[in-house]
Amino acid sequence: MSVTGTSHTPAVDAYTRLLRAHASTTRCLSSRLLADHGLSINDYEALQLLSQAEGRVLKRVELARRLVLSPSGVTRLLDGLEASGLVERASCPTDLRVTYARLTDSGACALGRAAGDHERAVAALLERHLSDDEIETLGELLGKLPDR
Amino acid sequence: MSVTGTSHTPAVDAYTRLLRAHASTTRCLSSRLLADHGLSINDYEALQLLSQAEGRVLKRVELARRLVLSPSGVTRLLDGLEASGLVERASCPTDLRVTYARLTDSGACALGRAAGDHERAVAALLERHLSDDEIETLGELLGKLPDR
DNA sequence: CGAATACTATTGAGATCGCAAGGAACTCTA
DNA sequence: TAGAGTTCCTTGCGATCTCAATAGTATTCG
Repeated sequence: MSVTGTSHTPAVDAYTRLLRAHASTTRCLSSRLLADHGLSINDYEALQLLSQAEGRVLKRVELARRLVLSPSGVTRLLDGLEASGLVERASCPTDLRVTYARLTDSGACALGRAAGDHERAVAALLERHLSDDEIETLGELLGKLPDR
Repeated sequence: MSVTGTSHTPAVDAYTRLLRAHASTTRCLSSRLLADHGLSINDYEALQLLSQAEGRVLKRVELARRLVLSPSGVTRLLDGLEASGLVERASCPTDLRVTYARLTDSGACALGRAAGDHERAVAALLERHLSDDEIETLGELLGKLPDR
């Protein structure tokens, strides 16, 4: 083992860079989204997933799976969104265990207001460092990693 | 905008996948590292950075920069590592503001014990989903994103 | 020199998350 | 149909992180 310099395997190196890239991009984007629209990254992602779902409704379990969040994480995330009136609960007639999260009109408006700014910020950040082709490739590779 | 299906730009899509990939890989690797060696991911990364530094010493500010962590985050991270005896403080003779974090022998041993398991886990996880070439490419692309 | 500015580090407060535990509801099977 | 096992959701707890404020030290420059 050399005194200085990285003696990493490609996989370890890639993972370390994933950690750094996540931390730096999220710090940058999160602060803007929160300051300008009062939404955390996960708030935004949840609203986004709901807005694309059939009937703007999703089971809480499904939301947890897609956000890679624990059950308690979803409960607390939705607590906040419900308190803000952006999401409402709905019960399932055929299975009393499940609760749905439904995007309200107010939530759809909030998402609409935030989406433009946020998507521009994301694109600007990535495009400052990567070419269009590289962004495409990055997305494909990251998409192959486990979702749950 | 279609009722269903993703209508994302490549950049937004890549960023969303970065969020998911980070969440799922970190959840998996973090629980193992913590259970087997009592270290969080950031604990491990900090020890790793120190072990590769000249004299196994790094300014706290430098550690914050490399870990993409806030100043207070570094203070509390090192609080824990100091309490465990894995890292010790050292003062700077030429600048009384700065404090160094130095890896102790005990810290080097702890890192040595954890490194094999953790690196194998990282490699196994990535290799389950990506080819060697893809891992290489992923590392290169992520490395181009901002470090701070 | 001395005031203004910048840098380093810590602390308190608040937000977020996971794990473990527990209750309620569903499914399977004998 | 009764019990066992599973699934869904919530809550208490602890860990971790950021932001804002604070204090001490360095540096810059008129």
